[in-house]
Amino acid sequence: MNIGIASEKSGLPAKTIRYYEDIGLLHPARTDNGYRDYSTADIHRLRFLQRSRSLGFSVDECRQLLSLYQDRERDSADVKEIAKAKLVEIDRKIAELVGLRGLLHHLVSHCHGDERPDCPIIDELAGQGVAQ
Amino acid sequence: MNIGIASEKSGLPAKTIRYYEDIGLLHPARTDNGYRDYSTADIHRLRFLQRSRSLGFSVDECRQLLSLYQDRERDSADVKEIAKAKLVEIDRKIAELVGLRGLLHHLVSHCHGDERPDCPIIDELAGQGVAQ
DNA sequence: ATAGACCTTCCAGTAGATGGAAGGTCAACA
DNA sequence: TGTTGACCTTCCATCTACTGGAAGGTCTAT
Repeated sequence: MNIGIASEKSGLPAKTIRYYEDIGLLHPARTDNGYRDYSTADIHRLRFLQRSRSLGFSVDECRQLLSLYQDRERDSADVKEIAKAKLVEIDRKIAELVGLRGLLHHLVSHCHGDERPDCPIIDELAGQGVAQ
Repeated sequence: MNIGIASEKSGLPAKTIRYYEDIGLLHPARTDNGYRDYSTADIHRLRFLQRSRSLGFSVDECRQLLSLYQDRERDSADVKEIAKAKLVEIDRKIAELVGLRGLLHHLVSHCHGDERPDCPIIDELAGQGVAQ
């Protein structure tokens, strides 16, 4: 299977698939003409990567998950640990963004947004604002 | 004022301050010995940068905000536009993370997390799960 | 005089791709 | 058979926003 087809089937751009090979996440065969030749197992790996990346796992975490995925003897506890750590991280990110959103929303709603130069957003950024 | 003091006053690492100069965000004076010499106006710019970066604005957005900040004739509408766009972006990011969180939480809570190899998290990543 | 804290420049590396150039290959159509 | 166009290859550069480190100059205190 050529890389174009692998790209279609996995939902990953060809560039990304080559990149994943570069960093050792998979090792597709080659045909006589030098083209990469993807097996269905390769496609599974690629789809696995696409899903776990889109779930917010880093490439290195994906590497771990992938090796757990391949390992029929693994403990589900190992997988759960990684996923739980990621969950904590996501919660932290959400809280941070919600805080940001609150401040920014406050600023936007207090800026009259017309042709006058005075602006509470700039005041805040300059450290002159009320919201701290 | 030397860079160490500027760093303390702005809350930005010296490395970052030099980097901001490299990319043209400020142009501090130099003393005879070649050391950077920060004015209080420079410190204001740096604090402005620190605040707007921590509010989630990109360096390029900071550049725009900074020029609006310097421009006594600016329309507050211009500033509000940038802030509103950022707000939309933050909302989008939050929604995405909340979605992720839901799926991951579901998976974690359904994984028994023991020494057995079967694991719904891996199943999902492999495309065998119920949650899609 | 010298130690240690500062400062300088420059180069490389991080994550996770993405864009583009230069060139090889393949399938179809006239 | 020739040639067009889609596909593939490698390699190198670029992006964001820094960060780390080496090699070396300067300043201050003792």
